[in-house]
Amino acid sequence: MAKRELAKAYNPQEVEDKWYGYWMKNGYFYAKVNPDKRPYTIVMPPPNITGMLTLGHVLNNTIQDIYIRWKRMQGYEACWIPGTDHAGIATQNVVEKALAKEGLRREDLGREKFLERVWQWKEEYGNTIIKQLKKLGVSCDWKRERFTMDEGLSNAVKEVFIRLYEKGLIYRGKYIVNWCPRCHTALADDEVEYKEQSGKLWYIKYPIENSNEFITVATTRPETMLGDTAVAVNPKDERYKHLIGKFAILPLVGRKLPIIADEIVDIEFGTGAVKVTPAHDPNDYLMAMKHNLEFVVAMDTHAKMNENVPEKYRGLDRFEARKEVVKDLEEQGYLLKVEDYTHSVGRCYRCDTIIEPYLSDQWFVKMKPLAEKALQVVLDGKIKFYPERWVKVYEHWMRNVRDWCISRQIWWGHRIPVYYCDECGEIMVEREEPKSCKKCGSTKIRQDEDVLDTWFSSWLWPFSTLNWPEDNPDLRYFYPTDLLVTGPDIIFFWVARMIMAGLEFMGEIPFKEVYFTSIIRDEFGRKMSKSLGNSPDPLDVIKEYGADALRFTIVYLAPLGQDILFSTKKCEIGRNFANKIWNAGRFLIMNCEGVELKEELKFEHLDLADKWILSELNKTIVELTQALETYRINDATRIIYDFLWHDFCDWYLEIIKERIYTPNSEEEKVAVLSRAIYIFEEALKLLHPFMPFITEEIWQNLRKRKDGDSIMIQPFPIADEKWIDDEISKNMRFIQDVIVAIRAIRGEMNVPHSKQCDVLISVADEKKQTLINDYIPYLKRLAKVQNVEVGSNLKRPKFSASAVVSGDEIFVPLEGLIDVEVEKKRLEKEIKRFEAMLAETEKKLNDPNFISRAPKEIIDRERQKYENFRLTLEKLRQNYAYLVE
RNA sequence: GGGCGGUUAGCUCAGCUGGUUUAGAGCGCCACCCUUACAAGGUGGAGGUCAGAGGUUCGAAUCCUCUACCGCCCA
Repeated sequence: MAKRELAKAYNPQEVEDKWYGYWMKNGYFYAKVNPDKRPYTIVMPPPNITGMLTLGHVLNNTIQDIYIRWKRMQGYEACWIPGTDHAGIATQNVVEKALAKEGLRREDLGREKFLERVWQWKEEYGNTIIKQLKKLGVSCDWKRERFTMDEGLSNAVKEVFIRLYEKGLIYRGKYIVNWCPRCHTALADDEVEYKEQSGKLWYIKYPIENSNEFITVATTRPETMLGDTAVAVNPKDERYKHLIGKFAILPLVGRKLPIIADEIVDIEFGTGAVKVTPAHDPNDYLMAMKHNLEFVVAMDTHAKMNENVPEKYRGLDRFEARKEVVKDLEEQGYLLKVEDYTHSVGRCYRCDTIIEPYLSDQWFVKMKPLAEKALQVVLDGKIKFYPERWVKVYEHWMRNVRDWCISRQIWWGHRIPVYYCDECGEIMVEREEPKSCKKCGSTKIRQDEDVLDTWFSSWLWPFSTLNWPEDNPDLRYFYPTDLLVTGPDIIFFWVARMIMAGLEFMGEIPFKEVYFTSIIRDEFGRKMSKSLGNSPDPLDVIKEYGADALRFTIVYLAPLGQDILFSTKKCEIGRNFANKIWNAGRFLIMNCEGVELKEELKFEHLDLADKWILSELNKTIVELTQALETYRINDATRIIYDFLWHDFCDWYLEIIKERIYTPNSEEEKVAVLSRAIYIFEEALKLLHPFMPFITEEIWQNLRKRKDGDSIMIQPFPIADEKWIDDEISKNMRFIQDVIVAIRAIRGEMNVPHSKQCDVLISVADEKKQTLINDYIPYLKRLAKVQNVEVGSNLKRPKFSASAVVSGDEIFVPLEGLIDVEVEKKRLEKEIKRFEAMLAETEKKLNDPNFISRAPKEIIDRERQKYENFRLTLEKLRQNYAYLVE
C-alpha cells in the first residue's frame, strides 16, 4: 500500500472543485418522481440576473443546501429547483447604462432591437451569480434550472393574467401611483422605500376671494401648488369654519380654489389648513375623489413641470421649480415663513430617486379576495413561519392590503396580453395575438405597451418552475414544496403573493414552512452596502478561507431571527474547525497505515471512554436532528462543533492514543481504530450538510471506497438510544474532573509539559477507587502522570499541592517545584468559592418556605450539594492549614 | 404615533418549557508548552451584582409590568 501523504493543514482550494465536479458527474443532485420515496422540495429564491453573489445569498443558499442535503441523506427524494429572475427595472437599467456608453438611448434602438440587446446581455452575464453559487457547493438540480422569462414561465404568466382578468380580479384604471421619474415607470407600493430626510416646511398665504383675509397652508413641496385645486381644513377646526365653502386664489396661478372640509386634515399639522393637489399626492387624490375636485397634472413623466402650469415654470425640473416658486412667492409677499422639518420621503428601491406620486393609467390586481385565504392558511398554521413573530407582520399587511399595481412602463418584461382596437376601442385579453378585432373586425390592433411587474412572474415560482399550467407528474409529486428560505424584507413582495397564487391557481399552499433569514451587517452593525464598501465579496472569502469555512461560519453566527454581525476575520471559526477535523482525520489515517480495518464492528470489550463517546455521539445525533427540525441551525452547528472538537478530539482521540501506540495486542489496535473511524464517520455524516467538501474529502480517504460512492448519499445517522447512558457520563465526568484538577495544579505551579509528576488520590468510596484504578492509563497520558496511588484516607505528602474533586482529595507532590505562596492563594480562592456556595445552599435549606414548598427532589439535591460543599471545604481548609504550618 | 426585536465576560454571542449551571463558548488577553493529528494547535488562568426598577414565586439571566438605550417594520 502506497503511503498516503496528507497535508499538515487543510487546503480547500485543492478539493472543492474536484468534489463538485464528481457530484455533478454522478448525478447526485438530480431528482425524479420516485413513488418509493417521499419528496422534499425547495425552490430557490431566484437571484436577479444582474446580481453578484452577496453574503445574503451565501446565508440563504447555505441554509437551503443544509436542508436539502440533510433530507437527501434521510432518504427523501430531495429536489432543489434553482433559477434566476429577469428583474425588469434593474436589468433594463444595466443595459441602458451600457448603451449610454455608446451614446445611445433605448429609444434610438426601438423596442425590438433593445430587447435583443437585453437578451444578449443576459446570455453573457446573466448566469454569473449561478456560477458563483456553485462555488458554495450548493446541490441544486441544475437540470431544472429556470428563468422567469423562459417560454414556459412566460406562458404561466400570461395564463394567470387572463384567468384573473376573466375572474374580474384584474382591472385598469387611472390612479395615483408611485412614479419613478428616472426609471420612468410606476412602482408598486412596496417598491418604495421611505427614508427620513431633513427638509423645510413652507407656510404660504392664499388670499381669500373678495376679502382681505388669507388662509395660510403649510407644505413640504411648494412646487406642487401649481397643481392645487382646493384648500382643505378639518370641519372641527374653529379657526376656519367661516371659510368653508368660500374660495381662495392660488398665488402665481390665479386659479380659484374651493375651501373644503375633510376629517382627514390634521388640525395639529402646520396651520391646520392644507393645499390639495389631487394629481400629485395620494391623500389629496382620495380627498379629490370624495369632493369631486378638479385634477391638474402639473408634471410630465420626467417630473418636469408641464403645459398645465404658468409658462415661466414649464420645462423646469420639480426641484428647480421649487426654488423658483419659493422665490416668486417671497417676492410677491405670499411666503409667511419657513421652518426646518424632518419628514420621510419615498425613494425608488432600484435607483433611489425620489418618487413622484403621479396620476396615470395602470393595471391592478384586486388583492382582498386573494389575501383573505392567504392570511387564513398562515393563521391556521398550515404554513409555519420561523421565527414565528413574522406572522404578526404578515397579518397586519394582509388585513390592510391594497390593490397591486402590476403595469410597468418599461420594455424588459412580460408584455401585458391586452390588445386594443383602434377603430372601435375594444379591449381584448388573449392568449394569442388576435389578427383582427373581435368586435368590429378591424385589423388596426395594437398590444398594450406596458410590461408586468417582475413579481408578477415570481409569485408563480413554486409551480411555474414545475411546468404549470400543464398538468404533469413532476408538479403532482413535488408540489407543494416543503421549505422556503428567504429574507423578511420580501415577505410582502414575494412570500405573501406566492401564498395567494398557490391557493388561487393550485388550490394548495405553495410551501409548508418558511424560514426567514437574518440580515447580515458588518461588524459595527451597519447594513452591508455598496456605497459604504463594507460588503466583502464572498468569492474572495472562499478563496481565502474555503467554501466550507464560510458556510459554517455564517450559519454558526446566525441565530434564528437575529441579525448577523459579520466580518471576514470571523471565518477563522470555520477555517480552524475545518483544520481541526482535517487533522483528526489525518491522525486516524496515518495510524491506519497497513492496518486492515474491520467492516463489521463488534461493540464488545468497550472501556469507559468507548461507551462514553458512543453515548455522546448518540446524544449529538438526537440533539442535532432536533435542532434542524426546529430550524435552530446555529444550535446545530454548535452541537456538532462541540462534539467533534471537544468530545472526540480533545478527549477521545487523546485517550485512545494509549491503545494505538502501545496496544496489548494487534487485535486491540485494529478494534480501537475501526471503532474510532466508525465514530468519526458518523460525525462526518452529521457535519456533511454544513461542510460538504471537507467531509467528502476526509470520508473518501478514511478507507477504500467504491467507485462513485459519496458521503452525500450515505444514510443520515439515526440515534440508537441504548447507548445513551447517564451512569457512563457520570463516571467519565469524574475521571475528567480528576484529570483537569491535576492539570490545573501543574499549570499553576508551572510544571513543564515534559516533566512527569506523581499523584495520590484519596477516595473513600470503593467503587470510585476501582474506577480510577481501572483508568490509570488515562491519567498518565492526559495529565502527564508517572505514578498513581489510590486509596482511602491517604496522607498528604509534604511539599504537595492539593485539590478536592467532589469530596475526594488529590495530592501532587512537588518537592522543589511548589511555590507555597501560589498554592496558598490557589486554595484561598477555592475556599472562598466554596464558602459562598455553601452559604447559598445553607440559606435555602434553612428557609422553612423552601422546605415546605419546593419539590422533594429539589430539596434532596440541595442537601446533597450542601454535603458535598461542606466536605470539600473541610478538606480544603485542612490542606490550607498544612501550608501555613 | 402603532407594532416587533435586542440589551449576559473587553468583543461576538449560547443559555429551548423557571431549580444538574457552582452563568457557558469563540475571539482577544496573561502564563506555560513546537507533547510523533493539528501553533489555524495544546494546557491552565484572569475577566460577569445577566441594562435599570418593581412584581409573581419557596426559588428568576429565564415569567409579568414599567423605564432607559440600540435596531427593524408600518403609518
